[in-house]
Amino acid sequence: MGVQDQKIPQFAVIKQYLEQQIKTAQWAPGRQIPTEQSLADTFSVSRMTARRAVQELADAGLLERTQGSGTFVADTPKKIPYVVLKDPVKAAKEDNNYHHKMISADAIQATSTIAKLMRLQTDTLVFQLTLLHQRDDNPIQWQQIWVNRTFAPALLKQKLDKIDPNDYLHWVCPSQKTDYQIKAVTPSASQRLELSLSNQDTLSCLQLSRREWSGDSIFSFSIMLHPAEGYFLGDDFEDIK
Amino acid sequence: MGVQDQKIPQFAVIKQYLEQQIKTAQWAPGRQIPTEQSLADTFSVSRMTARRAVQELADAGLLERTQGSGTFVADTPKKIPYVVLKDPVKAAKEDNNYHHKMISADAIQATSTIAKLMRLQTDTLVFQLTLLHQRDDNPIQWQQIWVNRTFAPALLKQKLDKIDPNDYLHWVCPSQKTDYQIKAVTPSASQRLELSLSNQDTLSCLQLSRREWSGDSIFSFSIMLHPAEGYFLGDDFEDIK
DNA sequence: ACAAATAATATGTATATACAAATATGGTCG
DNA sequence: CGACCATATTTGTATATACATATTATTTGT
Repeated sequence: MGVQDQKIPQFAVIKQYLEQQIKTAQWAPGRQIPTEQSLADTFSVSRMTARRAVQELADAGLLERTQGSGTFVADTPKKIPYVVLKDPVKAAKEDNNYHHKMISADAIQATSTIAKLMRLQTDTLVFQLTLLHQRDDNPIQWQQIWVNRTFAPALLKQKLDKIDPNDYLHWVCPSQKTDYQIKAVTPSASQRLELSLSNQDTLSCLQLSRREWSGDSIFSFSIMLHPAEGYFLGDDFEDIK
Repeated sequence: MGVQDQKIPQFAVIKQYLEQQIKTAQWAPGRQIPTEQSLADTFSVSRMTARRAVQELADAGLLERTQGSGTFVADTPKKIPYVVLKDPVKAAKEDNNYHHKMISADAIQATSTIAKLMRLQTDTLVFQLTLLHQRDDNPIQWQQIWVNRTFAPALLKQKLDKIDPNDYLHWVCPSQKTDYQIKAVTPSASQRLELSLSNQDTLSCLQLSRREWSGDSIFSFSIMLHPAEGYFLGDDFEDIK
């Protein structure tokens, strides 16, 4: 048999041609590309086959089509910079050297700040848990979490020393949306103590705030503190300095 | 005319039906869905029309198809958490109250750390610029940037007091890829001075490290420091505490 | 009973055709 | 010139058909 045994469909050939014209900038954004019929003629295929090539590239965002007018090279969308969040707690759990220590677990009246963030009435009763996530008995994350009682009424009845409250929470109420905020903070004295940061250590921590949504309601709000030197977010290029 | 004047295409009706079955979990992941012919029969359309509905949902990732076997509900992919990075410098520029101050601009031999991060030989000559981005004369970002000379040989000949070196750089060499790293750091004495942080102020800064790529080469590496209280990343829910 | 050949089933590619709907074009009339 | 109308162009939807190709089920031969 031939060297190239793969049968390349005709629509793929046309697609490849169009893609090449666009990506090498032979065709500038905004430029009209040949019509379906024109492509069909030059490649000796039916209109429907040419159409498929064009349509798939339009679906992929490389082309824009308007009925009656034509097909045009799409403007290259400006890429929005983002970083993927690593979860050091999850990583520790997967490596089977995870422990956590409950520091406190109470039902309290929501402060105005917490109420606003969780979109509740002030003084609503919420659960407030403070815990320390550890890897090999070394602290990796200090967390304070507030939970809307209606979503997990039995939370405080669980064996929170055995099971991570986060895990229990996600079991009774999977989050449909999550939003984050990140800032650098100087940990308080008690936080430094719980994270076992000595005074020689860095006084900076990376603080993640997280809200978890179920539909239009927020069922948990967390503040998570990481000792700075041991934690960073983003792509894993070699560490700095 | 009728209440609902929009003509809904038949493929869209089928698509909607399938989507509903999947999203309401009537059909569990892994389950085989009716064949094209079967759908065509029940909806009284041609196979090609039914096919379009199925195909578009497969393209969207809700279904998985294998020739000869059938079409199956796809596993719901685990969503990866990420945060979008805001650019306070860009925002200030758009508000027309941006200034910057060059602190230094030299050609130096790359240290081993910088060389490794930029994938260059140690001692390669690189440009090293230090500058302060300001909004209404208030510092919003301290930046140190190292630039591969081959991508912008005339960089130091520019009027860097007038034009942001970053802008010049992106003009002569648009970045095709960018990766980031984020951590919390305690700024050095000189950094505190340049950011005009008094000793009462926070000792924590959010540090972004950024590498910009052109093809397989890194043409710039930056360390960007933000005074913590005035800067955060992620979704804009009301600020904390 | 097991392996190989065969058939049935389901998706994948391709065509020719028809008409619908939105847009662009060109010309006529006032 | 500008408003309006008819026409051409181009994409959008839909069908019927044919055959290719991958998988699964069934039958056949030994």
